[in-house]
Amino acid sequence: MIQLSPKQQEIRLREERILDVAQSILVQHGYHGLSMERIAELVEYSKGTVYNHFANKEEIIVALAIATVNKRLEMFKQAAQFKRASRFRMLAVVQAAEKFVHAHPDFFTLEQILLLPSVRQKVSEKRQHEINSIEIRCMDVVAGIIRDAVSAEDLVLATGITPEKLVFGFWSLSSGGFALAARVSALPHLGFDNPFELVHGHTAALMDGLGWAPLSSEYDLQELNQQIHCEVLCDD
Amino acid sequence: MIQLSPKQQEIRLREERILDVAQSILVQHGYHGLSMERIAELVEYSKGTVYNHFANKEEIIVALAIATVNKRLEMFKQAAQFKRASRFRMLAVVQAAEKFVHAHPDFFTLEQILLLPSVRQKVSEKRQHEINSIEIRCMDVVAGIIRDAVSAEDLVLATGITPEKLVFGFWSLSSGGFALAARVSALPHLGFDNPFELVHGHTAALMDGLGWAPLSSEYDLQELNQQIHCEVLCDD
DNA sequence: TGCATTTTCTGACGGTTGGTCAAGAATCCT
DNA sequence: AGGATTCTTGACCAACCGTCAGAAAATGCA
Repeated sequence: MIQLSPKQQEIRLREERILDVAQSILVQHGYHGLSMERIAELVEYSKGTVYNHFANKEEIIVALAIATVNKRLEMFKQAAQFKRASRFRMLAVVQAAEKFVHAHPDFFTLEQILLLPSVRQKVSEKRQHEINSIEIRCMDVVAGIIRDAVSAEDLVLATGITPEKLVFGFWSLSSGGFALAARVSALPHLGFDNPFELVHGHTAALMDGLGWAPLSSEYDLQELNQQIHCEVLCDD
Repeated sequence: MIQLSPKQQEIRLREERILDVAQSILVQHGYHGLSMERIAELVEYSKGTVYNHFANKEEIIVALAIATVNKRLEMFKQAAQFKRASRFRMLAVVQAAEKFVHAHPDFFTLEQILLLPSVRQKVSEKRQHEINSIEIRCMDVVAGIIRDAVSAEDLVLATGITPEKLVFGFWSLSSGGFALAARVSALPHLGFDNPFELVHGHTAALMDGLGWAPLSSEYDLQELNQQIHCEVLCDD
C-alpha cells in the first residue's frame, strides 16, 4: 500500500462520510428522501464535490450494498466453519442469513432498489461486477457445504442435479421467506408469528425431502440451535 | 349497477386509458421513465386531469398491480380446481404461478417498486388494503388445498403447524425462486439453465420432506406436467 | 520561498418533474 | 335558459439532477 498524501487521505475519509450520511438518510427518509443535494448539505461540501466521488445516487446505493453484502459473505464463511455434519453446517448458514437480516434490516430495501432495472441501468459495470462477484462467492460457500455433504455421503444428488442447483433451492426458500417476513408487518397476520422459525422449519423439511442425513427425526433441534447460536452469534 | 351519464362513462374510459398508457411507458422506459407529464401527453389530457384520477404515480402503479394480481388470483383458482390428488393440485398452482410470471414479466418490477417503503407510503390506504386482500385470497386458495390434503389424509401436519404456515413455505420457495430467476440473466450462469424447473423440483422435494403423499417416487412427473399443462394452459 | 502547474472545489445554471390551484369551460339539473 | 356543479386547464412553485467555467487549494519545482 502506497502512502497517501494528506489530501488523498482527506478524500478517502470524505468518501466514507458520504456513505455514512447517505445510509442514514436512506434509513430515515427512504429512497425518495435521498438526494445528492441533501447529502452535500449534511456532509458540508458542495454538490459538485459529492459528484466527484459518485456519478449519481445509484452509485452510492450500490456502494452501500457492496459494503453490506461483504459482511454477509463473512458471516456465511464463519457459519460454514461450524464443526459438525454437513446438514448442520447448512443450517448454520441459514441462521447466519437470518442474523444478517436482523443486523441489517435496511439492506433489504437497498436490495429491492438495486433490483429495479431503471436503477441498475445507471450503475457502472465495475460496481455491478463487484456486487455480483460477492453474491456468487456467498453461493459458493453454500455450494461447498453441499459438495462436502456429497463427499461424506450425507447426501446423494439425483442425476442431473449439481450442487449449484441445490443452492438455488435453499437460496430461494430463505430469501423468499425473508422477503415475505419483511411484509408480514404489512400483511394482516395470517398466523405467521415467527416467520424466521418458519424458514428454518421449511429448510429442514426441504433437506428431509432431499434425503440429507441426518433427517429431522434423528437429531434434537433445540440443542442444535443453541449450539449454532454459540458458534454463529457469540464472537462478533 | 346505476346507469352512468355520458360524462361519467368518458371518465371511466379515460381512467383505463391512463392505466394502459402508464403500463406501456413502464414496460418501455421503466420506473424512472414514467412521469405524470408523459402520461398526460400521451393520453392527450392535461396533467391536472391525470391528477384528478390518481393522486400520484405511485397510485397508478398500485392500480396496475391490482389489476395484474387479480389475474393471478383467477389463475390460482383455476389451477386449484385440477381434479386430482391434493399434491397434484398444489403443483398445478405452482405451474400457474410460473405461467403467471411468464405472462406478466413486467409485474415483477411492479411488485419490487411497491415493496419500497418510500413508495408504499404514498399509496392510499384503500388501495393498500385492496392489493393485500387479493394477495391473501391467493394464499387462501393454497391453504384450501392444504386443508383438503389433511382431510384426505395425504398429509399430516406436525403439531403447531397450521395450513397457513405451510403456505408460507411454498410461497417463499416459489416467489424467491422466481425472483432469483429474474436475476439469472444478470448473474453469470451458475448452471441454472432452467430456474423454473428448479423451483418445481424443489417444491416437490419440500413436499416429500413434509410427507405429502404421493411422494415423488410414486408418480410420473412427465405425465403429470403434461396433464397440468392441459388443465392450466389450454383454456385461456 | 515564489511561481507555475495540476488538482480540487464551488455554486449558479439549464432542464425535468411532481404536485397545486385559480380561473375558465363543460355539463347537469330543473 | 340559466344557475349550480363538476371538470379541465396550464401557469406556477419547489425540488432535484447533473454540468461546468471559474475560483481556490494543493503540489511540484527551481
